[in-house]
Amino acid sequence: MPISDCEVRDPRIRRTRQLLQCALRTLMEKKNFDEISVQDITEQATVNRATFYDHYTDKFALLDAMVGGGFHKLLAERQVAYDGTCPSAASAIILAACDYLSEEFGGKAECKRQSAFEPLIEAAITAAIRRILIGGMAKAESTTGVSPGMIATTASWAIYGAVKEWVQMENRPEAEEIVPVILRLVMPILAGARPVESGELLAVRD
Amino acid sequence: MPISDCEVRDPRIRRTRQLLQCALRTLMEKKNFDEISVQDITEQATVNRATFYDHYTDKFALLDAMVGGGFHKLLAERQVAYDGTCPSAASAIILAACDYLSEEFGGKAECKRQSAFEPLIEAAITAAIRRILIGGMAKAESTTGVSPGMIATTASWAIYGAVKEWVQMENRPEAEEIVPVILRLVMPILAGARPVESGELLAVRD
DNA sequence: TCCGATAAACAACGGATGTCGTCTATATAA
DNA sequence: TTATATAGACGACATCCGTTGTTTATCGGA
Repeated sequence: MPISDCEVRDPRIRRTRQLLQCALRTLMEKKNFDEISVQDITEQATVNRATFYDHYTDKFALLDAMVGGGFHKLLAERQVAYDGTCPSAASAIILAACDYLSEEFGGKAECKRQSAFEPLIEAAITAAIRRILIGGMAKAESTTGVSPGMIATTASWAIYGAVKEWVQMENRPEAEEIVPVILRLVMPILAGARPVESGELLAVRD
Repeated sequence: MPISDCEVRDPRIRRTRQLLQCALRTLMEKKNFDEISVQDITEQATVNRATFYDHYTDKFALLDAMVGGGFHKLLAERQVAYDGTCPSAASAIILAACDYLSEEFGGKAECKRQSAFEPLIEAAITAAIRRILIGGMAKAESTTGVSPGMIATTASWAIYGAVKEWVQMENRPEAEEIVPVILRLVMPILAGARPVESGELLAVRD
């Protein structure tokens, strides 16, 4: 039965999990993820195969544990925060997403068939962004009825989509060049709190 | 070797694929997708297991074939189009996404662990929306340097994220109520072509 | 109507998966 | 230091996977 990762005291557990994660990292430098079996991982880690299942339900769970906190950690390292007044903090978030996504699987040929962990990265990024935005928006008071959750979610997915589009461009520009572009597209969502300007074209279903 | 699905003449092939898809649909009404094995599918379909692999690489490919065009088809049925001037057409897209997503796996307890095909639905929806938006934007001329691809992608992901947020709400309002809210958040992206208003707060990395 | 092409059925394989029970090694608390 | 709890090692198991080769049935054209 997989045990929660938060605050594991027993050094045996941490040792084993570290070995498994390290093994997967090593193997992924050579092989594609879905060419790697649990056997391969446990052999590389010098851990019994059955032991693997004491910690993770399958190799996807292992990958999730490895990659899940990655983006969140990057944000923490850069001390990225969002104060709800939408300044350059949003830029920092977008830039972090660019850096993370491009490093994680924008590299080169190794992005052949990442179908396995693209959803994981996606979930990690959108969730992390959403958390930050929600935290920031709690401070600044909303001026419309749109819920902060809706705004934060919409913005986080918009950012992810934009960054992904950028990563997949061939001959893509530098991250620093694309960040302002994305920012311009996304800012209005965050300002979604702002009342609609009169004269704005808002089509509504009759 | 999986053969393309487009224009299959041989009735034997169509028969088998129809049986497999029908079988999967039937099984998914009772079981979770990742509790269903290829064996289960072929037994339910009264098709030999080896034959399955003549048509699909794995069960994900089968699901993909089933669900892939679903949203696109829905849009076609409703004759949804986007003319680039962002009127109520955008509402129709969002509403379609709401209806599709809520029906597909917003149902009830059956959304336990849809981890398997959520990425598929996601890809199908964002791709379909992106296509429509790009088509519409080709007509209306852009007034900024932001590429139509970037705008369309960002908007499509924003819409998907917003709709997903809505689907996951407990006691969620009617789709008709949420569409204008989402529309308000998303419209500025589509109008991303529009030059920035002076006085607009745009934070840029120094 | 017949004939070549090909899809499906079927059996069988090597390998991976996920689970279980038993035994040993290690950690932590008294 | 000792005792108890628990993680890991190990072997075994039924199951599923993906593939291959052979035989039979069906399709579409001549």
